[in-house]
Amino acid sequence: MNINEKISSAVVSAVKTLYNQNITTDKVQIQKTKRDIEGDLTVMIFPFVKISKKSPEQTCEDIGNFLKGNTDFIENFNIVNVFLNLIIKKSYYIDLLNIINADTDFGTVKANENSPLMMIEYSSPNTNKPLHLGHIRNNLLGYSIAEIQKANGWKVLKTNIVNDRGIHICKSMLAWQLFGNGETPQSSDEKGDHLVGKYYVIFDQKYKEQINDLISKGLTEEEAKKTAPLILQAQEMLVKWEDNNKEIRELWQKMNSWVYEGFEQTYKKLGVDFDKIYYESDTYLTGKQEVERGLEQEIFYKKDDNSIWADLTADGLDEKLLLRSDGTSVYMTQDIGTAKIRYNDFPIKKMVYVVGNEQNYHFQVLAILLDKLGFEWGKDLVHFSYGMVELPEGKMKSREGTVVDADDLIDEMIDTARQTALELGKIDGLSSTEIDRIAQMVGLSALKYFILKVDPRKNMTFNPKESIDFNGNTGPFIQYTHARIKSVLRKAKEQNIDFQNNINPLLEINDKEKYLIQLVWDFPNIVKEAGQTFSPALIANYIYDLAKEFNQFYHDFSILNEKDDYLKTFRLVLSQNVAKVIKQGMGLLGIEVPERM
RNA sequence: GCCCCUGUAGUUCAAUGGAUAGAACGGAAGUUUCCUAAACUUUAAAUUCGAGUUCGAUUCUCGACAGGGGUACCA
Repeated sequence: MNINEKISSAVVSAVKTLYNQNITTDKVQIQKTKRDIEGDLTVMIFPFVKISKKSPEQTCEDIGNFLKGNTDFIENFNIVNVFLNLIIKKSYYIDLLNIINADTDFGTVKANENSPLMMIEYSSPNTNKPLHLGHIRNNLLGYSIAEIQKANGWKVLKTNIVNDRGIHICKSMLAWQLFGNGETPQSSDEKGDHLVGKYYVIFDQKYKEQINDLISKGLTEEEAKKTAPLILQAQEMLVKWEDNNKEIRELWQKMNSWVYEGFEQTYKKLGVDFDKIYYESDTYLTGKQEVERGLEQEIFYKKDDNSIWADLTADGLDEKLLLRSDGTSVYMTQDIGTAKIRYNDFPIKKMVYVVGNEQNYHFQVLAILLDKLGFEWGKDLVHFSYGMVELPEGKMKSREGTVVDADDLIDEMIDTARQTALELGKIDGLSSTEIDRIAQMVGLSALKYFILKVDPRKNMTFNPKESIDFNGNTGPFIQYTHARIKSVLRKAKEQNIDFQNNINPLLEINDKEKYLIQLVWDFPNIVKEAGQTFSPALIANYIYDLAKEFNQFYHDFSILNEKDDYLKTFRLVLSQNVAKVIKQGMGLLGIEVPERM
């Protein structure tokens, strides 16, 4: 039982004894006392004023006295503005530190075979272009959420649905066929996904030329868009693809394999992975079958041109296309199929889709459609929706060439980290492989932390320069703090200081130390809350607070020169536990922390 | 047009309905050269506006205003 729970139940019995009323512990609101007010934890008294039928001040006094008299961990209390500030006995903190110190997996719950299964879908790329900054946010969030849920005792299955078919792929294929001269990743020395992406852009350019040409011949823009030869050819190619045309399928497989090789490299660099990969080309037929079943059962309907639709006006939404008039399937079709297949494959308790907020409507519709089709889990799907990433220069626009490529960005971050380290002269004497390793860790942590520290739901601005700063709320700053602590611990070991023993409970501790212990002690609650709210940001900001506090603490005390052996031991154990929590917390964000840097 | 989301210091981000709205970067002033780095201390600076609910509202409700997204036989 932690200190909050102890206080809560003590308040419950206080209310019972003093006012003869039964309340539950969740009625007791406890928070950390503000730093400039004396006390450690604060109990809100307002909720009890109605029960006590006394003045707020008197109620505070009553409950405070009861707590002090009937528990063994309250030293004293004071009252400010109807807030009951409790002062916890110092020995209690020492006990806490000993408990934390003994627990190597502090803060996490391990899953067992009976734990429920959560499937988390993230990344979900299209195979017609390389990954960009927006995908990076998706991948980082997906991976981090998976780690957080694991730490909360879920069995987690990370999955990726690869959108490997559709009109967009045909555009790249067609452009390559028409304008490509047989170019391959080998012959052009270009990463496969970039090469295929290049032809997607070429398609778009040529298509626009054709549109302008037709407009100049007197067609409206809308007509031109529909009748340009290139788009007609692409549509034809998609029909052939769905008809299993051999030549088209072979080209498709060839180009997709290039892309997969490229993606694999990017994922590896980012440090994300998957337990099970689904391909849209394997699931869209199931989706089509479901749509046809829906049509037979008159859940959906057919228009004159043979296209199939769902009427959602009764749910306050629009009509939604499910199959095109030429019989080919759309995004929604495959998502229905994929969902069904997944629930057949695994005993899923919770299905989470990490997909950008521009898809909010899509997932709202998906849940309704699955529900209408009779899947009882349809309405349980969770769309973890996140905001877009912008740059200091403004929005990313593919047309204007301001899209930030994922590979370029990662390389740039690592380069900057290397250069910064060189300038500071801190990696003198390290081998080049060590330098590479550290540059990679620091560069990636800058990127990852900067993105994950922001509330996922909000749009954000990514500033590469600011992210890699070694001060402030950044990944490198936290890594630096960790490395510094490790350095002190190494030196302690060199001096043969044994700091693993239990700390003397009679030791006096000061406010800064107390505050640090409180912060460390909070870690399990933070992990739990982050799991409930799917918020890596919560963990990120917490670790930063801890690192910042620790740096100030570090500045005030010369730990290794401490004369008092008890105090030295205590401070080393405290440092060690701060490092432990930083490492675990950063692990939940998918960020490595170096032993030295 | 209709639907959804977001509005917090100069900037980037915080704040289970709680106390004087916190940090960081940048700005200003000062101290310092320290076990891992220009660090530390002090300081100026914000809840878009208007109602409502509440003992108490950045937070909940309604209405303006602003920004973003969706509303495609694109994914």
